[in-house]
Amino acid sequence: CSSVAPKYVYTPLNHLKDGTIVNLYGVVKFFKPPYISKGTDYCSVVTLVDPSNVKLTCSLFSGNLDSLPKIYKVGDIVRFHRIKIREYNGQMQGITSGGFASLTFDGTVGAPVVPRTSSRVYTFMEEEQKTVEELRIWAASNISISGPAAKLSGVQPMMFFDLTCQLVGKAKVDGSSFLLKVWDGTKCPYPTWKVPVEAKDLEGEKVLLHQLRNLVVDILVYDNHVRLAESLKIGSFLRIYSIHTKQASADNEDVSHIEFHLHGGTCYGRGIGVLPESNPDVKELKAFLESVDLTESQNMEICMVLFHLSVYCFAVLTDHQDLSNTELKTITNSPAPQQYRIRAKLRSYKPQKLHQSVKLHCSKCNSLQEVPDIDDFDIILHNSAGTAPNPELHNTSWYESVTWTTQDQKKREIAIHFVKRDEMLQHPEDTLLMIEGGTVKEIWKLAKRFKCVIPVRSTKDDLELLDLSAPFLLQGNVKYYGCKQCSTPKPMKNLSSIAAEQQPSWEPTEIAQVLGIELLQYVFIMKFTLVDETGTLNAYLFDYEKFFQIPASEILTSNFLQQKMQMTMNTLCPPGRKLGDLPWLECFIRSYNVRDAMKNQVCYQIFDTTVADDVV
DNA sequence: GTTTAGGCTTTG
Repeated sequence: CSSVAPKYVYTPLNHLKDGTIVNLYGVVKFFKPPYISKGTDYCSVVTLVDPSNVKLTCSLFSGNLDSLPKIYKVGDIVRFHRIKIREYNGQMQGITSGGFASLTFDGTVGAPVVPRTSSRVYTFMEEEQKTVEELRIWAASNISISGPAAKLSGVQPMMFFDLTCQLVGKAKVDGSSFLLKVWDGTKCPYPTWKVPVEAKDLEGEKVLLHQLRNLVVDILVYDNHVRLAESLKIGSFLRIYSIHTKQASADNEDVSHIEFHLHGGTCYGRGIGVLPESNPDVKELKAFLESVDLTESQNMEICMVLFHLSVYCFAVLTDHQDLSNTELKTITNSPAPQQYRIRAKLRSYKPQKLHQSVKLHCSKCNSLQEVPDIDDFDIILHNSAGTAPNPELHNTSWYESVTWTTQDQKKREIAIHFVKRDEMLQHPEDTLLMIEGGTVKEIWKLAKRFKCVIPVRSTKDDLELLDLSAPFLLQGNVKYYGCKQCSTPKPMKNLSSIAAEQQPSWEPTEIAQVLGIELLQYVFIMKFTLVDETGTLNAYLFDYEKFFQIPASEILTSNFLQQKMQMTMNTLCPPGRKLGDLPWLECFIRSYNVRDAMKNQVCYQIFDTTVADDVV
């Protein structure tokens, strides 16, 4: 007896006869992924169609899940051996018989023809390959394979869809329902419900579940799906068929959320399929999941890097064209207040050290103060480091906290609170963070990498700002201060209202406002001594940014801007020149009265004047 | 040896 492979004969679906056992090919038009039947076996119902355009629905049973056809989507192609044909309700029906075996192929034209099977031995040769390829081409124009697939990012409040995803957690809920926690790397655009379960009932990597909590959705599966769901392995890739999204709201919620249900029963192919890692959709999903930017870990990483570093190394143009020039003598002889246009020379100015011209101004109480020394900030930070971060204030609805202890001898406790938007952490360049226990150097570095940094300390029930001699906010190179007189610091949680905005811009003025801080403005204050043929006049420059085209807030931390300002002054008032050789300036001044107890004095201020770009 | 389901319109 020779061991030649038997020659199989395949019956077209329009030639099936009651009571026969046949071999056949078909394209999957509909299927129910294997589920636990009410009997002793798994069951899978598969409807096939072939170029004869006859449909055949098969009920396939097996005690062994693996020996049922591995169908993943409509359009897959199957080859059944030894399937029994019976007539039922006037139609042919296929049913497993002894020795049933199946091969399944991806139905995509051009995809490799690789059979999915549990049989160790099967015949598959050139002729079979040709049959599969022909069926693929036929199916391509005769079967609609556009299933109701969706990504979590594409779900709507009321739909049924198939989800390809990874299982990251599961939990018992009650006898008739079971919870699956899954993700596909995209974010559901609606708030999603969280099914309350006992911590001890939740299976899955806790750290991962926490990390992914904004991307994971809870799917509640019912009745006949429960037993299969229980048997699923964490980490496995699933396709869950015909998930129902439902909009609902709980009593304690202001906004409605989306619920994901896999209802009981199997109509519409409702069920759960486990996909192997070799599945092309799984390969694609895996690659995507690996690329998902977990901003949280990114933020954390940047902080770690920064902290490790610090541990281990230790002619003047004008508006107002209607005004004509006025001689200085006329101005000094006239009562205030008035506005003038003048043509004069800048004989001298104060302060000579330009950085000394920068002050902080409160527009509410009109006070001026020196910019605090950086050492003051260091002292304040040092003093507040005595207050340990309060763990009860960590991880609230609007920020995410990380803490650690520095590795140096000081063993400082550091807590960083990243403000979230819409439950999600943002990219570092958009993130506002609050820090406890940092040094000036560390805070400075953080301010360069993150949108804003606010140094805080813990109290019993909230985070609070430090002493207002310290900057209450750092953004890039700029330190923002509040007026001690006019500020009434409010709880840090007021920031959450900004965090809830569509796209928080984190403007210092807005932050200051919600925190009850009267923001101090950086200004240049200078005294210009102006002369013309008729006399001399001292005029003050009070300028935020217009005169030099340099923001006063940035000059202290920029050598480049300091040089630019020095060059401007050297052009307006070249050192070592005789008066006659100085350039003429045109600018606007206004006179005003300053009264004190003794006398009334008239002062002059430069206004609405900008040094032209071509002057420098 | 038998039963399971028999897709057909889902919803807790």
